[in-house]
Amino acid sequence: MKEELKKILPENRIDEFLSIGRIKSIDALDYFIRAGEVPNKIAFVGSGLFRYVYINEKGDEFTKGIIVENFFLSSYSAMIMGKPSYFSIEALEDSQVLEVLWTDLTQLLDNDIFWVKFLLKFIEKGFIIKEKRERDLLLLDAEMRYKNFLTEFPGMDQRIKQGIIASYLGIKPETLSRIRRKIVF
Amino acid sequence: MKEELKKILPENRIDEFLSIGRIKSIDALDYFIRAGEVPNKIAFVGSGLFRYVYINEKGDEFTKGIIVENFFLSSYSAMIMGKPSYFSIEALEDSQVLEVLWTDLTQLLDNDIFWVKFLLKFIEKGFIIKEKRERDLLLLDAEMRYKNFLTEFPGMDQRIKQGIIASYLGIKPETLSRIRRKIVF
DNA sequence: CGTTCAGTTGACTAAGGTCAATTCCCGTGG
DNA sequence: CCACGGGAATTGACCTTAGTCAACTGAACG
Repeated sequence: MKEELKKILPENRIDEFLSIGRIKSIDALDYFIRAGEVPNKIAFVGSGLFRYVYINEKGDEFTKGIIVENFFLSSYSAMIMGKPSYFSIEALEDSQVLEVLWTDLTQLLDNDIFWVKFLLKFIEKGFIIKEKRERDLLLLDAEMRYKNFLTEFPGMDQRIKQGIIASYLGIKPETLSRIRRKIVF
Repeated sequence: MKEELKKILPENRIDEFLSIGRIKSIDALDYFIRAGEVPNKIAFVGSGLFRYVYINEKGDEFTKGIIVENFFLSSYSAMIMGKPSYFSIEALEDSQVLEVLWTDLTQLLDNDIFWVKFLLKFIEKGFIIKEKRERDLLLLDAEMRYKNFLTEFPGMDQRIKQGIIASYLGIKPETLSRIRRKIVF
């Protein structure tokens, strides 16, 4: 895990971060956070693949985010507001994460401006991703969103089932299938 | 402006914030930020009303956000990345803002954990709003989004033209008109 | 009174959804 | 090595929602 953390932290901060975390394995199809529960932890993904997923009353799934290696997992807004999460976080592959309790992380935040800035950077990144996604959903049609997805997540169309990609694009699997056929020819 | 700032800052921090800002008037239909320019400032809205607006190649407008009194205006992600803004920030009413240059704000951030936490809170709030909006766009149809809008921005359907509300909902004015007729009867 | 611009309405179109029937792919057991 | 079982993907026929375009209404203002 130390190697992966080097990608997001300076050397002299890694042990501090490791000391408040625990390394966990999460099997494919297991959940890190379940919708309806109040989240109290985040995790750094060392290896594997996750998705954020809403399920509405009718049972339809909507994949709202895809998280790959070296990114953080969290239902952040629910966690800081102390409210139940709207979505679940599901492993799409067998994964290794460094899990950190929110109470332990806030301890670091109280004392040290470094960690506040560190957190700020990640929330900014999340904000930027959300902004891009909002723009895509408002401005682009399904076909453009799919092409966008392919360039933004290269290779992921091999790692992720089409039904899940479709739900990420906000369309039905049948529609994605038709779009793919159209693009190929 | 001091009165308004009391809503977001403790007494003993207000003068510090005022000292790096300038009070400005912005007339209705004028811009605070223009799409294509690299933003170098944010503003706190003392009075008035603004919108964030994309315009695509075809000239269609998409209102991506509505900002009311006591909130901040910024094209934040473009500003921190030093890139051109995708969207403009347009006054919908004659407004008063406290404008703050990003370079001046970052000075505060370097020295004082209070201001980093203060900024973090605002980015968190922006993140939460974006997350809600993404959920709405993915999960809800146009009619539900409109009802949602009415409860989320009470009274705003009087202050904002229908065409702009439609573009915020991601639909055409004609469609909004039909939805309204349907809801009334 | 006319002009202007937002909003409404109607007729038609297009994008994407729905449902049901295959087909494809891949792992498992014989 | 082959057969088959099951989930994923594809395809077709039809439906629903929202978009498009054009005509019309209505209020606001000089």
